Amino acid sequence: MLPKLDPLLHSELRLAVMSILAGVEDADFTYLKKQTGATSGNLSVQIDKLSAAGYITVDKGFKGKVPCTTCKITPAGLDAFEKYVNALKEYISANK
Amino acid sequence: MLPKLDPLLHSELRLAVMSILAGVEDADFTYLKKQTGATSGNLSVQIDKLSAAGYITVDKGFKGKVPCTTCKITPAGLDAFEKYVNALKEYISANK
DNA sequence: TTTTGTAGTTTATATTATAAACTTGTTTAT
DNA sequence: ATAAACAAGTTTATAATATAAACTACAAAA
Repeated sequence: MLPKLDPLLHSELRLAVMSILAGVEDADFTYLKKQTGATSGNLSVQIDKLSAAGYITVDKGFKGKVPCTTCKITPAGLDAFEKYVNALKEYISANK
Repeated sequence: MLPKLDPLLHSELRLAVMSILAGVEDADFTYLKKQTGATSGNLSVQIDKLSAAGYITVDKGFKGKVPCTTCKITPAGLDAFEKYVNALKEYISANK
């Protein structure tokens, strides 16, 4: 039977965020917003969820005087991402 | 920027159904239920949506005296599925 | 002929995603 | 100095979605 997909990752925006973070050392809120095209509100909520799950760490600091939120994928997050990708592959390659 | 994912296909159960239908000539409700492990109600609703979108055809007939609902992917459905798979690949291979 | 089982549908509820409105502080123009 | 516009988010409200529970209709078995 097809594997269950991690519901935390099976979300367009959260997956996009994780996909980006999987490829870089870290990324700040503004960068993620530009790359994903998401609204601030949506991005803020989804980052919270990924953070609460321990998939990313969120570091609130300042770049000069301007607040700057930096996100970084955790080992657990990378692991979950890889598992999700493998599960997904079973879905999209199930056709004969 | 990452492509938009077809929201109709970005659903675990609908994707599972499409994935199965992409590999067979057709499949009946019961078969899909067993393969996906979904409840009847959920499956019924999701099949309706895929059908309303023109991604599958639903044929209500009888196998002997027992009602039997047969689903079949349409060319449009197959096309959408392939587009979705390609879009998804951009997400899951975006890491360096 | 009551009970159990099959094949679904409809309706209600819980969860999730998204957008709109708000907060806090900063820079720019007056 | 002060108002206006802007940046970086957060909170709250609403819309969409998924899921489960309850129901219908019929068939087969006891």
